[in-house]
Amino acid sequence: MPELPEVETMCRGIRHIVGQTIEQVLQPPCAYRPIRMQPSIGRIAATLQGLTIEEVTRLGKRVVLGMGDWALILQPKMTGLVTLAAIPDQSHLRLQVDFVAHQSSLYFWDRRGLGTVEMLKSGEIQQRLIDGRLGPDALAIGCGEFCTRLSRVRRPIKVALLDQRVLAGVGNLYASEILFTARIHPARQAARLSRPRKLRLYNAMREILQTAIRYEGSTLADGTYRDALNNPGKYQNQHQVYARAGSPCPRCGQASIRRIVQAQRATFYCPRCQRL
DNA sequence: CATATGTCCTGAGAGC
DNA sequence: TGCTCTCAGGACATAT
Repeated sequence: MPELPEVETMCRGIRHIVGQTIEQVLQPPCAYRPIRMQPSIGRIAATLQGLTIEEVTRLGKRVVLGMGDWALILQPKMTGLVTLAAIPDQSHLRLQVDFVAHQSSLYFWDRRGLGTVEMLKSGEIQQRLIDGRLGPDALAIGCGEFCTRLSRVRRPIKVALLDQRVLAGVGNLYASEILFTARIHPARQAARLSRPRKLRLYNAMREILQTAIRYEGSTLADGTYRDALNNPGKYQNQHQVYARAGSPCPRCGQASIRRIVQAQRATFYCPRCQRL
């Protein structure tokens, strides 16, 4: 579930490690199938030992640890956490990075194990992750570029927002919230949105994502998401439609929130406020 | 090229 | 109580 606001919160929470030097990288014993790691843990450990963290950045929904020539890219996907303390349970710990002089350790924990770890030469990030794969970041893209990109997608707007090649960072939860705020029906074709609707959508996207970052992300009922210090997010209390099917619409109070499925994912919206 | 579908994975919750 | 089934969805591979 970690989307842009949760990953941004993780990045901010672990930024203390900038300047710290890696003593060792290890794959702790894990009861489950190992997560995808590229290259092998052995090569990663041998390469990164002794390097110093120079920056922690976010690339869409990925955490990037920059160490000069090399970068370690952590992709939490559904249940992954990047944290400095208080692992929820040892059995799902997937990667551990220890820093010299016991300053601290960084943990990549992932219950479902869909997350991935990738080590790349810094110069390869552009080619391997951005060219043809990741669109501009949802908080960096300008309004004109946003409109242009949407106008090339004939799929429903909800599906377009989820496509990381169109723009990076928006996931299933925030897509529904953004469309609700913008008062746009999720099934409307992206390319056919009117100019005023595109502007409303762009502004709603920025507002929702920035507010969610301020609230440090969303921790859903399963309690999985935690920040780097094991605190839950607070934005779940602000959700207007996500996972609220059957509840009265918080805006109009007349209709009930409806749940539909688009591209195998749940979408929530108000049929009265968001007309097709 | 754009779009659609299958796959990975574990745990929570529903239903019997 | 304890079993089986379904669902949650991010990103990529593969197919149309």
